[in-house]
Order: sequence, then C-alpha cells, then structure tokens
Amino acid sequence: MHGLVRAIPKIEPKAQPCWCDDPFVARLKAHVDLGSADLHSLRAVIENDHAVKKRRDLVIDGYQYRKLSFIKEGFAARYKLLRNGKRQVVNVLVPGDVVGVPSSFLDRATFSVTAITDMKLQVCSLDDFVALCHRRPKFSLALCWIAVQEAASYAERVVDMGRRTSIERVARFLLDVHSRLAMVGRATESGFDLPFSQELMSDALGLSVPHLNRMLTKLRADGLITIDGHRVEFIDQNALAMLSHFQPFKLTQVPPATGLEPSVLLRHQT
Amino acid sequence: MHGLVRAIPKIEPKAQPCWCDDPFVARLKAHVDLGSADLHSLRAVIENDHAVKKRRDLVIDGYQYRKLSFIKEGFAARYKLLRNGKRQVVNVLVPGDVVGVPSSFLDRATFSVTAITDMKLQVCSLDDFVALCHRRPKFSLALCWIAVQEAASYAERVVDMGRRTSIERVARFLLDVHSRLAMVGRATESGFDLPFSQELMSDALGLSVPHLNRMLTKLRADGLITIDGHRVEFIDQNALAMLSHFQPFKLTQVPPATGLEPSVLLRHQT
DNA sequence: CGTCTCATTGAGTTCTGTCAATCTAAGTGG
DNA sequence: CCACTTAGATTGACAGAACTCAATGAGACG
Repeated sequence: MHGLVRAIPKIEPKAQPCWCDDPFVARLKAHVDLGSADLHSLRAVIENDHAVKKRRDLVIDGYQYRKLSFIKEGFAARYKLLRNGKRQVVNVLVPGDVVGVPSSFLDRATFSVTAITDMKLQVCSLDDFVALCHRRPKFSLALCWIAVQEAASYAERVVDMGRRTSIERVARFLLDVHSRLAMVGRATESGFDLPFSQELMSDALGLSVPHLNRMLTKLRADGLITIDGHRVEFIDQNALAMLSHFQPFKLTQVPPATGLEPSVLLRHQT
Repeated sequence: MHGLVRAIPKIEPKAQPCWCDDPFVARLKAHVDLGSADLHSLRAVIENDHAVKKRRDLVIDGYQYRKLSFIKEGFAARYKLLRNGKRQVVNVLVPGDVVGVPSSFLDRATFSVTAITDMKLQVCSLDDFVALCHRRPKFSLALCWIAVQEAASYAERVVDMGRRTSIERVARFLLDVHSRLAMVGRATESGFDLPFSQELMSDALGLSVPHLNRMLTKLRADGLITIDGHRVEFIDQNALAMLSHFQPFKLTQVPPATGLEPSVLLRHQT
C-alpha cells in the first residue's frame, strides 16, 4: 500500500464555487472574472431554460449538435454504444457541467448524452457563443479552460481503465462523484445521494454489473462505506482516498487581460 | 461481427493539412483562418526552437509547466506513473501535436510527457499566448478547438480501454497512428514507421507486453498486417478498420467573426 | 397485487497478466 | 573487426481477475 515514488500529497478541501443559481454564468465565473458588461452580453446569447425528461437523449451519436447546454438540475451520462451491444459511459454529468463538449465542435457527435433523471438546462447555440467570443475574448478563454478540464478528466479515466484495479476504480468513482456534487452543494461532508444505477456505473467503470456489485460489497465489508438505498456515506474517507490513490486536480484561473502584455512588448512592438 | 445499430459510415480520406514547415502556425490554421496581421502577432509570442533529447521528460507529473510547445519533429508520450510502478500512456504525440495540454492549465501537471525520440519543438509561454488571445480572440478559439479535439480523443480512448477487446485496441491503435502520421506526411498510403516500442504500446493500450505481442502476432497471422523491423504495412486496411470499428472523427472549423452576429442582435441590442 | 427495474449471489469459463526463458538486433569498446 | 553488452521482441506455462450466464431477492410503481 505504501508507494515508492513520493509522499502522498494532501487532499485539500476544494474551493466551493456555488453553481446553484445560474449554472451557465457560475461555471464561466469559475474560470474568469466577469464584469456587468460581460454578464449583459452573455445573457443575450442564453436561450430559455430547457427541461428534459428522464431517459431522453440530449445528444445522439452520429447526429449534429451545435449547442452549449449548462446543467441547472439533474444528471446525465455521456456514452457510446458499440456494435456488439456493449456500452461505455465516458463520464457522468452533474449540475454545472456542460453538454455539447465535444459534440458541438464535431461534424457529427461521436457520443450520445442521455438524461439519467429529469433535467433543467440553460441552452445557448455554439455559433452565438462563438460570436460572443469574437467580441469578448475572455469567454473563449473560459471555454478553453472548460475544454481542458474535460480533457484532463478523461485522461484520468484512461489511467483508471488501463492500470487500476477494479476496487480502486470503484472507490475513485465514488470519491470523484462526491467531490463534484459537494462543489455544487449536492452532498454533505461525508455522503451523498448516488443518482446512478449499478448498470450505469459498471458501464462507466468498464466492469460487469456483478463484478461492480462484488466490489461495492467489499467496500462495505471492509468498513469503508455504507450504502442505504441510494444514499452513500463514507465511513473512512481518508482510507478510501488512500486505497484508491484519489487526488483531485486544480485548474488555474485564466490570466486576466493586462491591456498590453509586457513580456510580449519587450520582444515586439504591436 | 455484424452490427445491430446502423451501417458502418464510410471512412473518408481526411483533409491533408500539412504541418511540415511551421507546426505552430499550421496547427492553428487547421482551425481558423489567419491573416498576415495575425501571423505577425503570433510570431512575436513564439520563442526560439527548442531541441530535446530522446528519453528526456518535457513535463513532469507534479511540477508546474506553463508553456505551449508544438512538436516540429520527433515523438513523445504523455503518461502517468502509478505508485505500484505501473505506467499508463494516455496518448502519443506526433509532429503537429501540442505539449502542455492539459498540464499548463493546471496548478501542477498531472501527467508527464517524455520524448521517445530526439525532438524539435516550438515553444511559447502560456501567459504570452493568453495575452495574445485577449487581443486577437481567434487564437483562443483555435486553442479551444485544439483542447476539444484532445478531449474527444481521450474519450475515445476510454471506450477502447473499457469495452473493446485487446485485438481491437491494437488494430485501432495502429490505424490511429497511421492516420495521424499520414496527416503530417510521415506515412505512405498503407504503411508507416512505427516509432514506439512494444513496451510503450502496451502501456498505451493497458495490456501487458506479452499479450500485446500475441495480438500483433495474431494480426500478422491473420494476414492483416506485416511488420518488418519498425515498418508496419497494412495488407488489408479495410478489414482492419472493420475488425476494430475504426472511424476517425472530423472537427468543424471555428466559425469566423462576422462583425455583428445577426441572431444575437435580433434578441438583444449591444 | 402484479409488474418491472434494479440489486445480489453463485458456478463455471475465458481472458489476460505474471514470471521466466530465449532470441534478435543494435550498439560499444577494445 | 569482433566479442560483449543491452534493449527489445518472442514464446510458453501457469495463476488469477473478471466476465457470462442464470437464478433469486427486494423495492417501486401503477
């Protein structure tokens, strides 16, 4: 259990941006500062709220989708269905997350996104948003940061699937979901309501349902978690993080515009 | 082998942007149009070329890295080393690819990047690039597109690792590398020089070296490929793509600035 | 109260990893 | 120019992890 490389960095309590009110604005604000003029322009491109029923597909693999939709309420999963009938969930979406990355940037979507629960979304067309970006570059930088965050979290999933044991994957999944829910005020210190079925989780973790079930059973037997209905409580969150080498990453902020950038000016006149 | 979902979309020959001369400029041009004023500003932020020797780490997990480096020549791998000594390569980098996504956007890098061969890079500090983005938004949009492409390809890797058989993964890997090399003029119609060792590939595919070897042997035995030294030739590329359900995706272009965006103006005065 | 979804458990099989040995090719130094 | 070293490729035997299939149990909902 003890590593050979370097000491385990402490898992710091994350900053708590609250994406409760207006997820679209809040998520962008997590990366850049927005003045009132920015907010004004932003609201102009946001279409009305959009409700989606449980089990409906928001994005369908193979079809065009050109919107950025911010989740106000509810849960979704991004997945691909294979020819042999297997399904891989590449990630789960919680309030504050964005539907339409990467789908909107592609000719045709390469993944589907399905609503796991009833949902409320704030929608904006990608073209409108890009137009806004041309006028106010900080929005495109915020979008960069969102896309990079997405990439970083997929990369971490690749490591999970490739080189971590099934029990580690399950533990990490629970910790990851907890931390993301906590960030948007949907979890307590040590527990949360798990909105996913075991079938969904097994598809997310690349396991079979029976095997996932066995691993969950093991985590309970080892006294690390309790599960009552859909309620998950961590009994020993530290041990769980240790067992699974869980360690959230921190994005930087977008560097603000400084009028004229000194280090560039030194080398070249604009 | 035959699917239940829908017909296999044709694998179209991809557009051939040539990233041979100036990878930094060429890669951005793949996503947005750059005028001469743009190019002028861009060159101002690009630092001198940088050479890196084989086996050197460009980025080290846990340390800060705040540069965008475009690969002019040579190959690299982005990976994470686990406590138990296992390694997962999350992707391989070829000429035209960007080092520093996602590392530069994070507090501290969460992956290492190592040079597989001697390399030549074009380097630019992220801060300078962001400053440029504030002045010329199209650069930040190009960066978005790059980040999204990165995310999409990781997501595809997650599917690979989670739900595809080992032989499919190997075949897809070869096809993917071939298509990326072909795009930058490093491959012929049906073959290429594979710059990776089996150890590296097994770490990329989440397999053990012996098993990867068995699968390569099988692909040869089935008459799908030949391998002579580091030279790989596809004998039946179609069958290979069919077997592995390989299908490259296409990014859209960044929508150009249109001065004032009609659909926004209709809803709101700026 | 029946139906349906979801969770749980067991038995047997398959895939894939581990360990270890051998082989090849490419350098390297004398 | 050759013996020596070393990294990488290949092969085989075995063990263990995880899947499949199948049956059962438990709630939720109409």
